[in-house]
Amino acid sequence: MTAQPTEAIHAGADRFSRRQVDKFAERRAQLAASALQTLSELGYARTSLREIAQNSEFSHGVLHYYFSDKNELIIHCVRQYKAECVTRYDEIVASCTNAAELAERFGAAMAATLRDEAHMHRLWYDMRSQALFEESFRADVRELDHGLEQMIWRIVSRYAELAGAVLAVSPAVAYAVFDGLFQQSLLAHLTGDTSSAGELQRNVQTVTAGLLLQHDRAAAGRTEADLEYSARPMAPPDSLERT
Amino acid sequence: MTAQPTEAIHAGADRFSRRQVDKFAERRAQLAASALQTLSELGYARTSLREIAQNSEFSHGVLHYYFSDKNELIIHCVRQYKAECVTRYDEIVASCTNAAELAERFGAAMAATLRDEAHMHRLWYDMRSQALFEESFRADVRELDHGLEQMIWRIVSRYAELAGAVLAVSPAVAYAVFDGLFQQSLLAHLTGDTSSAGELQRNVQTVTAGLLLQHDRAAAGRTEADLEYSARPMAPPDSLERT
DNA sequence: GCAATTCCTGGACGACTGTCAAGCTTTCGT
DNA sequence: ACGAAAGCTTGACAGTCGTCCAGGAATTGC
Repeated sequence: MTAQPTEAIHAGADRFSRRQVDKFAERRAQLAASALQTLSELGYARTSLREIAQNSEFSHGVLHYYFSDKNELIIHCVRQYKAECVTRYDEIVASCTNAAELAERFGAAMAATLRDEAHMHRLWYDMRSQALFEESFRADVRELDHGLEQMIWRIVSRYAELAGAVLAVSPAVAYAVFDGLFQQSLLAHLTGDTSSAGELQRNVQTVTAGLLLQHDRAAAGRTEADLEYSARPMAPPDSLERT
Repeated sequence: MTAQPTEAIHAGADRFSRRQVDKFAERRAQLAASALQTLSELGYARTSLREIAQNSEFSHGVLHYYFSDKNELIIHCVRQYKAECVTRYDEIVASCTNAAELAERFGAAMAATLRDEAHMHRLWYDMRSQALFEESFRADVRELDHGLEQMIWRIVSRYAELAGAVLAVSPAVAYAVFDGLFQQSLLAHLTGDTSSAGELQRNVQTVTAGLLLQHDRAAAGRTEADLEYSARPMAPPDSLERT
């Protein structure tokens, strides 16, 4: 019996622990993948460590060998998944040459995500709700949310640039709006509404265009406090590293 | 020992069961209030029936006397709470006389809700996430969502009417947008961001104005498929009855 | 090929869960 | 006031949970 490997390896930076770290991280990723599968199927409240282990090729005891407790496992899982998500739309941003094309491909990509990854995204929303209660989740969830916000901002600011216009909303608002749209569509989609993805695509296009600042915006709701948000260039998708 | 009261009373419409029904429903509401308190504090995943009972003046056994199981209790709770929510903004709609005032009071009311009822609303988002997994929650959650959508639509359609303009989005999109805004602000607020409520108020005002159809909307994103949504009168807040 | 280390299994633990039923107390109709 | 019904408490039940641990299996360094 030795000290907890989790501690042991993180502690010593021995010259020959390099390979061990690799193997260790590899198996962690493997177990996290199994956990993601289970979590996306059952949700946070109904997922047990034994269930996760049964969806892997290991026994339940091993989970405490690679993760200190259940929370660490789950946080690692969501982080692992969202690390892919935040770059999903960057290819579109890079390759589009006019605003209309960008809006259309953006909408199409969100609709495709809704169709293909509904289960994973419901897990994300589940985790974010948990963060509203569980203090220990908040920091990570907010960090991931911020990554998604930046992703959305790369899209809409590029859109404004291509349209030769200025955005009327902040990055936070832009993200909140598309997130709300997606979430509603997700619930409808999982309820069996097959037209949900199509509607999402159309709505994303419409709303994207609506984010641009209009010169003659209805005088009714205008105040001088309204800001214009320049389409400042934003760093590429690197900013989701472990803190 | 008799048959389950739940069944017995619902079944027979006896002439002298009237008072009993009243008392029965009254205690159900009382227990549901205790349950709401606990749920909003701990969240769905961590709330047990014993914990709920401890937050009431009864013992845990009584819960199965008034509710057939845990799910029925929880659904009853959320329904009871949201029944109040869907009328929260109607006074504003009724009393405002110009668009700018309506937008401002709408934003202020949402900010007040964020400050005063953050815990209850995080429960609502928790339940909605559960509905993404638990089939038995979906029907009720979608019904409540629909009630909220109508509430939002009453506001924005009245806003458009007062502004003498036409709305550019469907009821579903309008709701999704404000819901997304609120949810982001809620997470920030619970993290300790004290400026969150103020920002929400400002953002709600801005976005509300942005929902109106602009005549010169940027040509880039426009397709002939875009619709105009008339500010049709909508029924007052009665439509949340038990199905 | 041996010993040491790492990896993994499977069982055991105490705590907690939803559910239920036996029986006590209170309320109510007559 | 008395008996029946309703309302409520208490304890028990069969599971499940996260966690931990003793020890077998596999791998590694030499």
